[in-house]
Amino acid sequence: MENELSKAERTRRFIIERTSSVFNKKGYAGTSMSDLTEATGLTKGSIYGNFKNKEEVAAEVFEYNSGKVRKQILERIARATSYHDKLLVYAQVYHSFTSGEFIPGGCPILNTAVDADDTNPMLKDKAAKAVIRWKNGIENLIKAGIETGELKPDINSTTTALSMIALIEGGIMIAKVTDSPANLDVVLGSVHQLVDSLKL
Amino acid sequence: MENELSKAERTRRFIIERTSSVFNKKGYAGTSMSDLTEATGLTKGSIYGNFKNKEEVAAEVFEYNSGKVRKQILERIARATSYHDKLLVYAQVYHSFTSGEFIPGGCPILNTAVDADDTNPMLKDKAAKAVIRWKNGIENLIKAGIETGELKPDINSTTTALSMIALIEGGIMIAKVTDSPANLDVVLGSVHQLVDSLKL
DNA sequence: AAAAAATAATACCAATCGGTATATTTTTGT
DNA sequence: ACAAAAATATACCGATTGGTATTATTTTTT
Repeated sequence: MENELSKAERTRRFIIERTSSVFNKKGYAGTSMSDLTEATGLTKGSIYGNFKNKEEVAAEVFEYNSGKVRKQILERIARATSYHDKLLVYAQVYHSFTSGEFIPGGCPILNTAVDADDTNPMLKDKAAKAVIRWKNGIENLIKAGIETGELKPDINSTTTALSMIALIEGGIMIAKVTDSPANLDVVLGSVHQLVDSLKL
Repeated sequence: MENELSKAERTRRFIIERTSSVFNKKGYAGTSMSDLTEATGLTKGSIYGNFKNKEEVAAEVFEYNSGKVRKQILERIARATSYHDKLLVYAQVYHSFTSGEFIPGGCPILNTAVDADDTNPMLKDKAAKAVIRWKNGIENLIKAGIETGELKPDINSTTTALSMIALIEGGIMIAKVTDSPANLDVVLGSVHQLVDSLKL
């Protein structure tokens, strides 16, 4: 076979892609194996031939979904020139979240964190690591911006990072539950304002 | 019987109280009827004698949990003298949320919103109404504070209300998933700062 | 205290749950 | 092209799911 990926690896990715929105919408407990067979058109035997169990699919689906968001953010940050604009990327990327076009079901970090924090330690850990990585990413941008003299030197990077994340995730929750994307825009406006206030 | 409550009504409340933490921790799909019989010590027949189905229990449990938070907040707001202090109540009440002592499983609004927004329209609607009521409450406090001349007249009450809620809910999510109450404190510090900035 | 009414327990239902052993088909290296 | 290996489908497993009809037990009313 001329293909670089083995059949198994291709099916694995196929299963992850096809079930990514199901898990993100219904959560771990709410997603059944028959949901997975329906979404993929494959049989249970085939899925269990490629994954140890439902939990392993959910784990890889989380990595897939959160990775998708992460890549989008990193790309846009790389393109932005100033640190101010790099920090603004977060407000921009999450703007498209309520429509459900980018990631159906909303932010995978929020969904997995709330879904798993009292029930599934493995998924909880993955969500926690994603939050911490996100926090570190923002902190590093702020610190770099301070060093270049672009941002105010007395900024508390941890407070700013956590507040930005909280605003975004809380805003997504509000907008989704009230069916009002405008509510997210309002909150993202606050993120914008917060980032602006960091400028020297 | 000298009791003001009928037996049925007392059992209903008993079931709601005993299962309130289960639903808040495991979510609607993740909570089974056997979870309810275990938590109450009652049999399935008894629970179905008092409730139409699992959904009705979940609905009343949400009202019970969110009502508990709401009462606590309203009480403290009533005791606070200035509008500034009234607005600060939100940051104070949610301070105790990560420990899980007040409401086991965290904020019922956040949990239900994320759990139900793609799966259960009835619970989603209840969560949405709770968010909107909360938003209106903050907006009214701000407007009243502006009228008395205590707060800045040019405040956007909607933006402020939504940002406060987003910060709090996002902060709870972060703190719970990272097992770090300190992370919530940091975000609630931002809420405090936001409220302070409203003062004339 | 007895009768009527309401409540709770028992026993059951079909359907679905996550998961597996085995048979069949498809891919792969030669 | 072919045999070995890998991947998928079929058929099944016991356990559990939400829910109900019926029986037994309490409450409540008279």
